[in-house]
Amino acid sequence: MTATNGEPPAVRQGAGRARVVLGLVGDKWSLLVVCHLDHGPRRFTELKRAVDGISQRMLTVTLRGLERDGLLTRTVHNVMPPHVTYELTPMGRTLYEATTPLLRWTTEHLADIDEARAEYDARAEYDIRADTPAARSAGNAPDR
Amino acid sequence: MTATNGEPPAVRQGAGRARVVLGLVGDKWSLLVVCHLDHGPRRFTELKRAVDGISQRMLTVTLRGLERDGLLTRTVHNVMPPHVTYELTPMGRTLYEATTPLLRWTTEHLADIDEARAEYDARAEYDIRADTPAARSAGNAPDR
DNA sequence: CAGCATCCCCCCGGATACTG
DNA sequence: CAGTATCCGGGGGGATGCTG
Repeated sequence: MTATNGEPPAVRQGAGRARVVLGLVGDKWSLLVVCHLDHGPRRFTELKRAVDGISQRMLTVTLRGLERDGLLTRTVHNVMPPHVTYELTPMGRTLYEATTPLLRWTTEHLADIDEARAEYDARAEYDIRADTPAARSAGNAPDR
Repeated sequence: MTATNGEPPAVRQGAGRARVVLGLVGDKWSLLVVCHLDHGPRRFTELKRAVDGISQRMLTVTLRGLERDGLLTRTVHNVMPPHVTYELTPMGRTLYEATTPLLRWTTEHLADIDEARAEYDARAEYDIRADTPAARSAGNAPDR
């Protein structure tokens, strides 16, 4: 049904997986929470402060989602004062490990990205001012 | 101002990187587009059909963002009919490579996640029906 | 302390129509 | 073919107030 006529199967596989990844940790907070849990179990308010910027509501929602996916466990301790700890499951830990190449990539290329953005923005600014239609349509194709 | 009092530096580093990652590919489409570009340059409508479900608008927006970040190049060919090709930059390709562990992880654990969700949902269903407050507060701590 | 319920705003993103 | 411009609805997510 999906008109993926000429695409090799590997492409669709990658795309499908990407969809799932985003469904898992593509939201605004899940990955952050997982990061903070990698260093051991944490309590609710610990996470609340650590993730910094997250609201109670979103922390709860995020934790529930991750728990539902089997990525972390929620443990209620019946003491006074009562507290709850969250801890990555083995699967959750493997997820974190799978993300580390991406995290490493980010730190390594952060400067490049900033530079690229600055260049792009500067170029866009120039194009607007000079209003050079030639610059957009003419042979700006790279020679390789 | 950010009350990250007790956290070891490594935690904040991970969290900071995670933020950037999400800013880059955390949106709904970027990663999908990058996946489809890994197999060589593609034209606009090729991507439009391949990514399947993406609207013209979002494809344009996504491509612009990726171009701005220096992850792909946009090349206008002045022929009839005119067409434009998009291709990953070297940096874009390294990004894709950095994501592959995550993509692999997904395929490997997809079944586990589905299972965990089904279990969680079943448990939730049961809790609602039986309305067992004890089940939520009592010692349901895992024994490991 | 941990978390649910409610209200509400914003903006992501889809649909449609128009251009070079 | 490859966009841009405009409208607009749904839901992500923040703020606040209340429970066990």
